[in-house]
Amino acid sequence: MAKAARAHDVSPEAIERRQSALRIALQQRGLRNTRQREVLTEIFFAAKGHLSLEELLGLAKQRDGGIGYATVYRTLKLLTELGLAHERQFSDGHLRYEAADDLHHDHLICTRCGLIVEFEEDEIERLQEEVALRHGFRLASHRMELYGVCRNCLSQS
Amino acid sequence: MAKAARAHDVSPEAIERRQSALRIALQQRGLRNTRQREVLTEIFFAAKGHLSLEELLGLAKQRDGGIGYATVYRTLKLLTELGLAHERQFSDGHLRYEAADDLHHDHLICTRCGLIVEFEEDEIERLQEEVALRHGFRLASHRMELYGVCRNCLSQS
DNA sequence: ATGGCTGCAAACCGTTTGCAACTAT
DNA sequence: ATAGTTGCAAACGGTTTGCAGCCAT
Repeated sequence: MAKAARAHDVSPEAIERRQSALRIALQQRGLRNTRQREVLTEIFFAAKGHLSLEELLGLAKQRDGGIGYATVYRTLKLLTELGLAHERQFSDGHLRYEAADDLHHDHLICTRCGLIVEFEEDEIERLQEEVALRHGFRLASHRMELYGVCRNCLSQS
Repeated sequence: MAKAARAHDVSPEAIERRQSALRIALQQRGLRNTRQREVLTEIFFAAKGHLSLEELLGLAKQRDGGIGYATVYRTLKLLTELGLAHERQFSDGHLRYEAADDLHHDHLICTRCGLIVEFEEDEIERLQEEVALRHGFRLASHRMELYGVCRNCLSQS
């Protein structure tokens, strides 16, 4: 399976801002910040989400050999509970997470190379609301994923 | 977790038509039709998909005690390979299948009672194509699920 | 010092697979 | 008779959990 691709880097300030939000949230609840959580969140926030837990573990181990996978799972669950991350499950069946403030977009996924592109389409969101209303639903969230072949892979065939 | 609800029944003729397509496909490949496959496909096609494999197994066992869960998994994989069913994975993480000719719709899902409503919105499909094109993708498929609270559950709170 | 956190390994749970017996062709 | 299919139970693989020791507060 190909790696998730990042469209562009996240600024160090943005990473620090998020880590700082985490530290505050931890403190408020009497929870503790640890070396492992710092390492993991720095990688996680820098990657703009979309990493599988396995990929995240791999990167973390490179930087800090003694990090177990249980910690990765627990840390991401924690971030989710604190509202700083959201769980996603694409059709490969593996859990993926993304930073909470990255939320307002959907995904275009290349089935050949694994490239993940984010997009936003207000008109679609509006229509989704309309559909929900028509069926009497109060909408809470949605997921939309478009699967296809990206420009790059197309040109190679 | 609540059961998937069916909007309305599938006609006996439609079920028979699909089962017959299966028999033909099996024959063409030198595969065999069995009591278990007849039972499972009748339930499956009648349910308009959306059943989890566990639910399907439960119903099948009611009608034919000696049906093992391996057979349910294998039968649905088989239907998928023959193009008669499609795998879906909603955010509860469990595999679900639906009949192949039920394909042209997306799902509205009540997070309180589990109701699943199908809908089609051509305008959204058109916009999806447009988004894909804009990013250089050739679209193969998509999934869209809207999560919220249905009319019924809303009125109970 | 307290009690949250970690790594390890074992447990979990949905899904898949090996195998001997069975059965549709 | 042949070879596909079944049920069982064991294997698998990703995720979760129990626990003893560690470490942030």
